[in-house]
Amino acid sequence: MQVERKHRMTRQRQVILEELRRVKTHPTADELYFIVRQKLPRISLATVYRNLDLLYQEGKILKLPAVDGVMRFDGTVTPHYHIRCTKCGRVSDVMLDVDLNLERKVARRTGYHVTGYVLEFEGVCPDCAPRTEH
Amino acid sequence: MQVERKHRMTRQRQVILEELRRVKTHPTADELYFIVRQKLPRISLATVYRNLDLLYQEGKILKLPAVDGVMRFDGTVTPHYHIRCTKCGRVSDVMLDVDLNLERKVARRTGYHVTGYVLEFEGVCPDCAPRTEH
DNA sequence: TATTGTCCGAAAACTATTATCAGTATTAGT
DNA sequence: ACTAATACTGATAATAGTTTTCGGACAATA
Repeated sequence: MQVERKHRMTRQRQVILEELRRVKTHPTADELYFIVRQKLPRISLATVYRNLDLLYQEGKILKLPAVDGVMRFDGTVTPHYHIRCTKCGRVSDVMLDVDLNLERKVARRTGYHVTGYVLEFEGVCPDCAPRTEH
Repeated sequence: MQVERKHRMTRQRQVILEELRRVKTHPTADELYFIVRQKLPRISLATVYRNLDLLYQEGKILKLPAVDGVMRFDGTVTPHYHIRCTKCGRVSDVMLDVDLNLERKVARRTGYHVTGYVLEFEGVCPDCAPRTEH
């Protein structure tokens, strides 16, 4: 059985959560590190990683699947999808309630016990889209 | 403008492609490295990485999104989905023709030029599933 | 079969993330 | 408030996966 751990509300954890909730981007640990350092200049990158993982365990933030190899974090926990720009890597929210309802079909086909799925859109964001004329 | 590169068909590239197509798993670069070394004992891991990337550029193989942090490769390029075991990490094919047809809707919502999506299922594979009784 | 330049193997470099550790600071209990 | 227990921090080292570098090798072309 899992031992109950008691978490403390440190200044670092507090600021990390606040800043992640404030920004509308979906920053990497490193990006958030630079944001948080404006308020806590002495914070360590390891502390950012540690707290992001802990906040994730607590269900207070989301971890986006590292589709391109780097992990991103999201302070909004209400269900929504994401779209990633293949040019600059930025991630935007997609408010769209789609219930795929494919779990049962996939389970039948594969023999797996299906627990969920990762759905992320890809495209080119408005900033990266080339102008119509040169 | 991109300069056209001409690729050579080296023994290494040939074996890498053959072996990737032969196995039904979706190996990581490292796993494929060990497989290929049975035929080419002197091959380098860097060569495996280089060729996998090159074959991907040519559209001869697929790169699976590194959802759990490691890249996996697929020698089957006909469209299909994947399901990943959250316990052991193995990836299986899901033969399922679903046309989500969400691109237009997502484009309207986000302003992105939508080029595609990543859909990958998660679950527990039969081998990792706990027995019904102990 | 000579020339060209892509490709190879070995090793170093790089990037993202996690682990280690001694000292710090939050929390619970007086 | 004061104190004790211990979760947490910053700094740094370690790890894992992948990419780059570089001199020599070899496939393609004429």
